[in-house]
Amino acid sequence: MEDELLLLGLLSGSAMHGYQLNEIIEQRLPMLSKLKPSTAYSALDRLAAQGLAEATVERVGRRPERKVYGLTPAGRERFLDLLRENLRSADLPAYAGDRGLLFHRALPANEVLALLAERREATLARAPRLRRLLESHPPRSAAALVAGHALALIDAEVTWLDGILGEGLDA
Amino acid sequence: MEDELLLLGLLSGSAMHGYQLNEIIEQRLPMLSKLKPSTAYSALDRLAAQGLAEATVERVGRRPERKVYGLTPAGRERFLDLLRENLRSADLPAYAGDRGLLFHRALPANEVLALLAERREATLARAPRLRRLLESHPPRSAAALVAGHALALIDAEVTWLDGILGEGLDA
DNA sequence: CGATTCATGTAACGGGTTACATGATTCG
DNA sequence: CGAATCATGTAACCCGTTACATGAATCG
Repeated sequence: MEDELLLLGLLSGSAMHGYQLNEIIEQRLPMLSKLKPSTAYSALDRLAAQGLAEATVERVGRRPERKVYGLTPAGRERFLDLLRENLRSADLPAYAGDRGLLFHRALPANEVLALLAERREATLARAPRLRRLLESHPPRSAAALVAGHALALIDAEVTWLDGILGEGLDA
Repeated sequence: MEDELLLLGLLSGSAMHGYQLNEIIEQRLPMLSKLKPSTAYSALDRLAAQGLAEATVERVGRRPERKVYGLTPAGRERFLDLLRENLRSADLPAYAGDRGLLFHRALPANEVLALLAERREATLARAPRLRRLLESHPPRSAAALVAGHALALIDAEVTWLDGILGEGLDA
């Protein structure tokens, strides 16, 4: 499961029901996951089926019933294993953004440059949000680390794009 | 399909049969795709079913029959669309390496640092290959661009890791 | 002759996507 | 009362992975 670490990590912080999880992902972590609500529900089912999480049905006031999922000991172990693996190897060079460059000759050079200029703007546009995030959190907090890391990569991407855009493609 | 651009791009260069495709991916593009042989065969089937590629059965000498896939006009269009999209937006900040950082507090700081040090070594270890690739190809060739791009990101990653490793996590 | 290379597939499973379905409660 | 919010799911489809199956030709 692509988002297993994310789900287990969130549940390891505090038990949650699906709706809550979906709010967090949608509102606070849109850049880290594209998990859709219905996918999240079935993912929680699966975690429960695998014995990594357990649900308790809860009813607060007269609101609809909800299933609060907490990690089992096996879930906590699995979470730590995935976390270690993720910290250990980032698999950065495999990321998909490189693929198109392989075939850029299929388009006229000026179109490629125009597209890369768009990429530059789109990439740069993400920076201010992250910078605000970075400044609004204590220096070594998890949020600050994530934001700082993303900013470092964004900066490298933009710098690289500037190089290409400055020198052209047919040198 | 995750690797659709890659397959269409390779076929747009020259028609190929599955075995050939698999050799190229395995030998020359292992960092850009993890497509497995049997997956490649079914992917080619799918492309053909969608009218993006067409197979001609061929027999050379007494070797086994093989299906040579070439792009149809629709396939060529689809390739260019995907290529444009890929060049236009790299989606870099979504890459999975960030996820673990969110939860680093779940592990003792010294273990996190040890894991990030491993990540640093692993990341750095990819650089020499890419640097050789970069130097053995003409400056603006597709291979050089891909290698240069990957190196820029690797460099940023290592620099960022050095920052964390130098300052520690509990500042 | 036995191992390797050439060449292609099938079957079963896992898991993500989308669209759709359901229904209670609260707010204006 | 109608709309938005809270809350969960199902069904169908697509696609990637793994393990397994097949068989001819060439090489040593």
